[in-house]
Amino acid sequence: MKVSYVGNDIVLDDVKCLDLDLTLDCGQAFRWEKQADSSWSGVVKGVFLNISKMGDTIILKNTSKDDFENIWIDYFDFNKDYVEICDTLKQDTLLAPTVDAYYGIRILNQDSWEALCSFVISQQNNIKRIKGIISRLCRIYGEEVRSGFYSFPSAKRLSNLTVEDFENLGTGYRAKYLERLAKDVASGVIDLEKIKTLSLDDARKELLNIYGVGIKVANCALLFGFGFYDAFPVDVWMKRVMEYYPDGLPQCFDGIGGIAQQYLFHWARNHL
DNA sequence: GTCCAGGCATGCA
DNA sequence: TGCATGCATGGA
Repeated sequence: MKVSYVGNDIVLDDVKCLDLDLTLDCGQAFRWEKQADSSWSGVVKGVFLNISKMGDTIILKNTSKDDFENIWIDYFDFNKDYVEICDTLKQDTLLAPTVDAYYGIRILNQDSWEALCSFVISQQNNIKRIKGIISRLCRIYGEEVRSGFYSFPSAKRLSNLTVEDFENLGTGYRAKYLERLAKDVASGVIDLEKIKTLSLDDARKELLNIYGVGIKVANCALLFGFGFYDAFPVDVWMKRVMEYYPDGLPQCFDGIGGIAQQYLFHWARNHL
């Protein structure tokens, strides 16, 4: 990958295995918005970005070298060799055609607080409605960092909300989970940074102690917000996929099961 | 009207 | 330990 700084834009040449449409709209992140020109706009860690792709060239608009190095390289995982990862996953003959069909899905390294909060909201819910709830949450309690684009509100900000405030966002029975989660993260009772330093099993145990977090939400948070590529979330769609793996997951998934999972999840939602 | 969605807490055996 | 049940909401 070659990086060029052109005015306030950053141009990345020779980026392999990154499909923005698939990656930004496959149910792992809920806040990216596709623009009329087919580019994508969003806010991560309070910073706005517009990103587009032409061939193997990625263009990040109106950003800076600092933000690129501090946020976007990690978020889009530009330094990870997804070509090699996909080649490894394709050793599984069942997954191989799915990797080809949806080539370019990456796991985004999201902010851990946003990911945890988002996947508590996601439980027993559909993606369209999850997006609506999170959009309202950010519009009302986030900060407008650009016209029409808002930051994800901090735990500290949300720790002032009541259960009723969360219910008014349409979160339903999850409101009580969110109310306690915000207070516990804000107070430090839950330490998300510390969880990142633990082993996968220990990190999962910590998350499972949280009110409203079960095995599915924990694994989603670990995969999408805590950098655990081997976390393997199983929801109603993945339960259907697992019938194709009666003998367990193949060895080539080791260490990157979460990435395989995202291809399978996408396939299931489109075919089952 | 019924069913379902990136499930979980709770009570009970 | 495993299983049944209730839970909010809105789209299909």
